[in-house]
Amino acid sequence: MYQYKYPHPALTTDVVIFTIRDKELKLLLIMRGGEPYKGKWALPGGFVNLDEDLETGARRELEEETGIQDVYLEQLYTFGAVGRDPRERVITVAYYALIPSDQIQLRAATDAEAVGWFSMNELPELAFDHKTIVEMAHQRLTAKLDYSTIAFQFMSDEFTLSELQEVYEIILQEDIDKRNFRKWVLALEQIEETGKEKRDGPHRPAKLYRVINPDKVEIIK
Amino acid sequence: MYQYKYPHPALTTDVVIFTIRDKELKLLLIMRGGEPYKGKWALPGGFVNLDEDLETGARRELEEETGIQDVYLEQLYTFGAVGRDPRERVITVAYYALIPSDQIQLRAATDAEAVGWFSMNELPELAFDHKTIVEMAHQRLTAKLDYSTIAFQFMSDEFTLSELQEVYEIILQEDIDKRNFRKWVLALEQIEETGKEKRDGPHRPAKLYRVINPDKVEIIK
DNA sequence: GCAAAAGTGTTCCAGATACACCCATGT
DNA sequence: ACATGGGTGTATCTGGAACACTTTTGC
Repeated sequence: MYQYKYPHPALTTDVVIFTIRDKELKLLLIMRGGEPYKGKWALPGGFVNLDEDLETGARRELEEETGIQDVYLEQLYTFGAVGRDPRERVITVAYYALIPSDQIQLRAATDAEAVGWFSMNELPELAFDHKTIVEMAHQRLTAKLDYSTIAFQFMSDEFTLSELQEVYEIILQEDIDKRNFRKWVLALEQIEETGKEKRDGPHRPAKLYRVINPDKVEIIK
Repeated sequence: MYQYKYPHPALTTDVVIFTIRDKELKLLLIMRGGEPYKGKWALPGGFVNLDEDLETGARRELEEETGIQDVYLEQLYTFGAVGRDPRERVITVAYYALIPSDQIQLRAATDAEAVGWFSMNELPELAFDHKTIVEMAHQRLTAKLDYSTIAFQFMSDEFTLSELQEVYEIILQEDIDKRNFRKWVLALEQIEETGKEKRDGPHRPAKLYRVINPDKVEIIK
């Protein structure tokens, strides 16, 4: 038992994990194995240890529940409405993460908990206030496309310009002109040719590019 | 005494309060009356009651400690590094607030605690990690000038275009062309003439304007 | 009449948009 | 040879930046 002179809330992190797959923006959810909301889908996350930082806790939970590591993680917002958890007062610091479409190496479902990717267009009912969290993360992601290089976080080590353009088209839900997109993205000077090519069909091979500074999301104007 | 099966952190809110005064961006600080950091300047804020929402708690603490009410308040970031408070693990949800330069009606210093406005250029040493919080709030404010109408929150009910321009110049620390500024701000269609004029010296009177929707910060492109 | 801040238009430049054809390959 | 996606340039539009003089008032 832990005792305090004043009441303390519980503290959790939740992580909204996006990827691009099957030409759709997808979200990773976990089916809850226990009460409350047993059998409902929820964001991965859990209680923060008191000897670890918030982001450390978020990364640990993410790794434990999904096997995902080394991702771009950004704090989204802190949700702490009274009553958002029926058991006790729980404050959750929400993060969001983007992972490359091919880096999907999900941990085998550990303790009979199901894990699944869901299209943003057909989300199931979610536990707690996770719908609100997901909506805010989605909005943030969309907004950041316009003024940062955040979308590069969806790319593998090497990618073609068409693949990159497709990511933008999927998130923004609109077609982009190929020549204008290439002019724009190359002018950012954030990606460079690898010198290699990708051949995957009866057509001209595509040049492969890499992100020059993959660990940093640049703010662009 | 409050008992929990698992360890819980303490939860506070801190508020970064900006205003414009004497042609400078100013910050409201409170001198700490108790340990730790006794005698150091710190952000207003305090512990969140478990039956109140986070923003409600922030507003309550702000009102109690400074008398300031009805301000634009926005969640900034949540700080929770291990060891940021020497007593126990404390998570703080930081907010920032902007108040009109004339609405400064500070509560008389209640319990021997001093309250003061400080220029952003000459901040004293701050308690805890409050310097980091202030820096992030300042950065956020500056960034938001570019793509939102957040600066209107600094204005009184009625103001002149020169006064509004001065606010931008103070925050951005650069001169702005008068004609371009007026063209830009009027094109936003977020302010309107009141029909009244302000006369305050040996020169042509200035038209007074008001914000059309003062409670909403618009995102602009 | 003079000092002081308010108010007002046009030109220029850069970055975004619209738009269509040739290239390299696998089968 | 043909089907498929990769790759490229120019003209136009639009919003931002630069820039100087007249107006109205108080003293």
